[in-house]
Amino acid sequence: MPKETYVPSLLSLFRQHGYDGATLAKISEATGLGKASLYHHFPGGKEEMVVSVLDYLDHWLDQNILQALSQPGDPQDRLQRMCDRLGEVYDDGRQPCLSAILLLGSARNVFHDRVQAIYQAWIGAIAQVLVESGIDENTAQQRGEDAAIAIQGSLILAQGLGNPSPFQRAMQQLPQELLR
Amino acid sequence: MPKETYVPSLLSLFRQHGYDGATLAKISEATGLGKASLYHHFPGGKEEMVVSVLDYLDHWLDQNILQALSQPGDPQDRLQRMCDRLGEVYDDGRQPCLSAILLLGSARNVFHDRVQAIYQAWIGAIAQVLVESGIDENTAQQRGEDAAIAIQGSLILAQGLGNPSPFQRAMQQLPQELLR
DNA sequence: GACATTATACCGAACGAACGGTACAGTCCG
DNA sequence: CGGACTGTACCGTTCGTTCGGTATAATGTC
Repeated sequence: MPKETYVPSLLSLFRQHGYDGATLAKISEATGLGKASLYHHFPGGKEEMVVSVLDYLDHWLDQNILQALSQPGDPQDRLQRMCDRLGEVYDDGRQPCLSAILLLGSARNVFHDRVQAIYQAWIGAIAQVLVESGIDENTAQQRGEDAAIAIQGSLILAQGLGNPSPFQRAMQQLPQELLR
Repeated sequence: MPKETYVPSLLSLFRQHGYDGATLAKISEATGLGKASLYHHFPGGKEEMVVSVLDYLDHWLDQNILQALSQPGDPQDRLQRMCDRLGEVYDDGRQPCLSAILLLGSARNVFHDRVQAIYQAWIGAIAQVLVESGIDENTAQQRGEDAAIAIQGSLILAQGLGNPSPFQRAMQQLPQELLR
């Protein structure tokens, strides 16, 4: 099987255990592949596995978030679609965000540039929607950051409280908050 | 020297490298203590070290945040004092939050209860201020959660963008946002 | 069609290094 | 003296990684 087959398993594993916590033993178990086979698909080892996951995430972001935001129509609807998609990936707040995990773990230095690029693209796309609905450039950029803050913060809090409702509430409020 | 002496070094180390990433070798180097000495002060090993740090954080939260919030005076001033204190611990957004790190790493299960208690106490204290300024109980609780979301989210984003300004802006806006 | 070659996918076993942790013989100091 | 503390050497385990090799299927060659 091609290596892309195993990326979803890897994503789920890194989300659950973090970079250091996702040992080759666990990865082997989760993918059903022996350690040696993992090195056939990912010669660069763990690091390449994460890179593959980030590639996958880039693609997902492009196909879901950025696309939902950039298509024509009512700005609030477009933002709402983004929130719907986010609810899916984060399982309504029960699953943590990989980019935050990579940022806070010991792997920070290794993947920081990739994660930064993801955040920038995301915030930029949100800001673009707001600009199109008449908000000035600077405010739009700040609101884009506010959106990222609300999403990441509510995910953290949902994890911390062991209760997904902060995320759900944040997603519910976000579209109108941004266009306020 | 008493073991409390080394807690600040431990805090800084766990913030930098996470739980898994903070190896005994690094801990030994950071504290200037040999392994034997570390195990003399912390017989429970790494786990006890984190517990000590969490005790320290509990105390800090009590002496700084909770105290600043509970003392009499103008609600907005009290919230402003909290934000000032937060700016100090997080070095104006340049340092990550340990509780978030413990939540997202592989140590989640081990320390989740302690972290949960911290968040609950914190949010409760903020809500209390809002209640005292005439906001109804439910809204106050939600706003308390919003505060936690803004803090945690802006810290993540500051890390992700490699730029502390989202945190600084969030801290600047927070007091009036909560009393809006 | 028959045969050699190559590419892809996979695995068992083992590697050295580093891990968290311990045993013990001191050394310091009241 | 006696207890707090520490340096050194070491334990078993697990880490990420690599080696040597097999099975299968596709591809090329005559």
